[in-house]
Amino acid sequence: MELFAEDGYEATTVAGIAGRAGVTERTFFRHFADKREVLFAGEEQLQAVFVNAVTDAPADAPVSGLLIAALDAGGEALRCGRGRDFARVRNGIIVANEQLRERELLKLAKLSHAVTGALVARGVPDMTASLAGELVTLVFRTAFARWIAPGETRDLLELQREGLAAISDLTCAGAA
Amino acid sequence: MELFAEDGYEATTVAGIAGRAGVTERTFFRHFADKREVLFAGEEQLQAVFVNAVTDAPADAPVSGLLIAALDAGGEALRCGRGRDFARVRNGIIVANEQLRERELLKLAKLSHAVTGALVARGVPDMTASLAGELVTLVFRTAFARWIAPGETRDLLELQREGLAAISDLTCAGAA
DNA sequence: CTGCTGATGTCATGAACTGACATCAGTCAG
DNA sequence: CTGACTGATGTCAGTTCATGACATCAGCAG
Repeated sequence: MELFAEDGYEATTVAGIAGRAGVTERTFFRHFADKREVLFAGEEQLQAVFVNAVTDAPADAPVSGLLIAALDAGGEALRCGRGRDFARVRNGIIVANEQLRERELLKLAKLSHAVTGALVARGVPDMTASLAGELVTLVFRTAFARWIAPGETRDLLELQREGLAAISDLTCAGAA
Repeated sequence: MELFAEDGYEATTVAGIAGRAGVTERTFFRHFADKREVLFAGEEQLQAVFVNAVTDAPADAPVSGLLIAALDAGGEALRCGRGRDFARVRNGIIVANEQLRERELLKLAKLSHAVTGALVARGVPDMTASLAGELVTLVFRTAFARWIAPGETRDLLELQREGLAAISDLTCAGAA
């Protein structure tokens, strides 16, 4: 992150990263699948938080309740993680580069897919589960973007609730 | 697409593609930003269809109406495009490779962003526009996936409407 | 001490890109 | 017609990313 912040993502070479870490390039590629992955390693843990929230919810919870449970757990995990400022720096690096944005989108798609899987495992019908899985990451992503906006001080969970409510308004109005 | 279908994406080299096309590798890279892009060139047109539908909608249309207008236009464009079978082949290649899935996600994110921009230009508030933009691609993507599923014969527009209704159910139930 | 295991280094190689410059066909003003 | 200009392509050299094969070395179990 130091090097990326200094010179930008493209300008820093893998050899440079490895050198700064005191290892060889070859060793770098044994720890990270590719150059981008160095910024995304460990995202499986966040995914597990979302999935567990769905899996561990009360047996009689409606789908909408599972959706909220997942969001609450995920939001909570992030809040207790490396903090908002770290997220801001990391995000600044990512949004400055399309390759990194691509990777982030893939990670989010996997998150969505994992949540969908957890819902299906609970017996939620396929299409409903799929849409709910997508909604979870949609709300999370949108709230996260606002959470790290400069000057924003509100809580991530609060922003998530607000986003969910807005979607509700949007689609219910359309249905009516 | 011939080469990708034959040998798989990773196994086919840019030199191979260029050779088959009767040009040099260097020429390939003058037409396509990178190896992946060869499968995604021309997506800006589809994006324009969505955006125009929003821009050209009646001045008094509610946001939910714009959302539907965009989806109808986009779905229509795809139906009249290269056809369902072409989409199936292309999709088979894409889903078989993570790098290609990444690129597809980026394209969809850009679509979403463009729709959001068109909504903002109409005076829709930022957050609403953003969520609506996301919803458009969410519904489109989900419906598209079912559209190209083996054995599926229903119309893309019909599948989109069904998806939108399902989201409505999901979030309105949560609000109630 | 011996042999195994895991992490790392070394080397060679291929494939993906990029910049600088050359070439060549069209075309358009004079 | 000629010569300058333009745009598309080719040539070539070089960088970076990524991977396979093999060597090395520390630590630990028997």
